[in-house]
Amino acid sequence: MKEVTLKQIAENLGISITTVSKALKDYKDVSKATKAAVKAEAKRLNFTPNAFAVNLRTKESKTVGLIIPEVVHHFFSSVINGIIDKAEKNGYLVIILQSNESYELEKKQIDLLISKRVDGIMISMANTTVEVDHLNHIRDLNIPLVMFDKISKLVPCSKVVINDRAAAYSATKHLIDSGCRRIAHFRGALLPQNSIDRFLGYKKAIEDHGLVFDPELIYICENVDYDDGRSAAQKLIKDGHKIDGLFAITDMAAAGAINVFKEHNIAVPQEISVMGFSNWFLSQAITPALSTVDQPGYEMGKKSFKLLHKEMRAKREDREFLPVTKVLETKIIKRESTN
Amino acid sequence: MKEVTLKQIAENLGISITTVSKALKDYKDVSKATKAAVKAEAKRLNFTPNAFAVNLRTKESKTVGLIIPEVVHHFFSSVINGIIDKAEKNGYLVIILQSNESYELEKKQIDLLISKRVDGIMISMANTTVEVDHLNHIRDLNIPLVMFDKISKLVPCSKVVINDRAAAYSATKHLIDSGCRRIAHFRGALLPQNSIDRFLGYKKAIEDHGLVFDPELIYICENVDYDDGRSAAQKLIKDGHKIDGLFAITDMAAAGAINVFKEHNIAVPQEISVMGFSNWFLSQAITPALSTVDQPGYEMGKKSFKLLHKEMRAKREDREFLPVTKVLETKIIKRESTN
DNA sequence: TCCATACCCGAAATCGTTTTCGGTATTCGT
DNA sequence: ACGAATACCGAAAACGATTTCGGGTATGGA
Repeated sequence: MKEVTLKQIAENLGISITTVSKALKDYKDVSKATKAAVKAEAKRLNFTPNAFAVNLRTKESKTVGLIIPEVVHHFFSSVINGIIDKAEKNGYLVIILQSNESYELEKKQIDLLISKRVDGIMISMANTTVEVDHLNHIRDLNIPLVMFDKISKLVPCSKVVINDRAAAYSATKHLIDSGCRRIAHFRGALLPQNSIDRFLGYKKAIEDHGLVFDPELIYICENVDYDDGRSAAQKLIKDGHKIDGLFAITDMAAAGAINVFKEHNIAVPQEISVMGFSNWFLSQAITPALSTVDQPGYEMGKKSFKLLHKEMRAKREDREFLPVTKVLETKIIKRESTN
Repeated sequence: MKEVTLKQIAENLGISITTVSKALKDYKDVSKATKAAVKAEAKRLNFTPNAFAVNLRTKESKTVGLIIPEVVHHFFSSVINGIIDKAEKNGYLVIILQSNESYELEKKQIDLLISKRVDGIMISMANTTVEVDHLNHIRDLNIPLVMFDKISKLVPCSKVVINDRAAAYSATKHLIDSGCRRIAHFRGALLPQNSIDRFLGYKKAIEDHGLVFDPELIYICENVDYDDGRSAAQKLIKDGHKIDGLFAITDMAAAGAINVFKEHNIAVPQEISVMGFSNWFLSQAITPALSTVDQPGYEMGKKSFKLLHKEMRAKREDREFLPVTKVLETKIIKRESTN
């Protein structure tokens, strides 16, 4: 059960290690005959080059790192999917790490990836991350870096995002266009940029269309999940606000709200129209099916790796690379929860 | 922007590479003074050992591979979560690859992981995989292997599963206990073992409780998703079968069926009770909330890595390791779709 | 004074591959 | 038949860390 190495093959064939190596890589200074013999023997012994040795020499690991807040999340798992697909096609492996929305862990994970000498890193920031020194450190080490979804303007690197503000604007506009005049918003926590942006998009749409922005109609869903949606909706009803539209920051929160409305015999969309955000598969399964904003996770993953790949290639060939920011299109998916 | 190596530190301090290496690893034949100096310098220069060089010597990569059919799947992403958490705590990194339910790809991915010299492999088989030579090959190379969820009895390795048959039995029994007498089953494709097992569990429960098994009440949901659930339910209604219970192979299929029932003004659970399987977050968000079987993905992930870790340790210490099979508990979650 | 015993340190081999650089042997042109 | 071009091969030096095996110095005891 010995490892099979170049040396092994060389001895079997009575030639040098050098020649074996070159034969396998189709160097032109090896005769056809030797090449054939080497390749045959390599196949026979089931030779696979020792990746460590190769990496040690070439300084390339053909491995990239990915850090996301959490894996169990429809959006992020779509992103992962896109990244893995694209990476694999280009001969790269993906190491996935979670930050669990923790700044400290995020730092640790980055160090881990660096110590593993990954060829590049893709990251979506944790909500609690405010400092970005650890990210700039990646750049300092000249390691290609791409940020997606949750990014920071303070890090000069390639980015792939959606325009949260514009998307939220469209979503709100869709509610207004369908006749809503008093629209509540369930927003996320105060810090995360996308939470802020979606709120701002909502606000701007309200103001642009001659409606009044009422801070009382803004409720915070800390974890943007189903239960948060329920609580917010209950509070909204208890507060006695009469609304005819709701824009929730996620589909889960929207689903929670809809269920509370049902419990109070409030018809959706007849009395209240509801918009979600993300287009998780959940949104088509609930009743009424949820109108929402499609957030292209798979595309984002693909695009992120593409940019990273470009940068890694540039680095290898010692070319200059200028970071680019790619804004992906979102689109309104109209289902039954809006008119 | 030079890489900082042991050599670098050695030169700066005017000592040998050997001593630096030993100082960093707290060998006892290095004086306290030198150790301190070395560590200080290492920290100052931000030294991280070159993983490739280390691996090349030690033959350990501290990396494990994970192959699953698809990432975008609530169950599998839970498993991933469990694995990553546990792996990280033990200093291991996880490389995730998808088989996309394809046998060919699965083989390719395994070769990839082997060539990367991962310390161990965890896998949930693709539906289309029938041959298991590629899996036994892993064993032949003496690489620790753990199979979970979708396993093969033909591979002698550790396994983590749930008892699909028993779980399906309980689910069906739950329907029977709540008064159902004519229960349909939406099953998965014919090949996958879990599809077979759940069907058998359903059948046995029917027969054990004095009901008659009617093959006409079995419908196949090839992709076990929402749309499949809808189609099957539509066909069921068109076929004119009068049923009072339905056990669907997944929550998604159950959700699809429920929506079709709603469209036909069939009350759930008053006229038809519905059981799903898996307890995805979807199941609490639909109306009526779905009764289902909780499938402990996170636990399965944790347990899988645990077993792998045990086997890797045994290998390192050259101890014997006997494969074990761990069957995880499932439990019935009663919500509103059953009485 | 001499030897034994700690106590520190370093030279060198090793892991498996890549790549440079030079050395034969063969072929070709004239 | 002779010099030059061509084809083919291999020795050896990397890459960066780990580890074995000794060797040197100081200290202690006799």
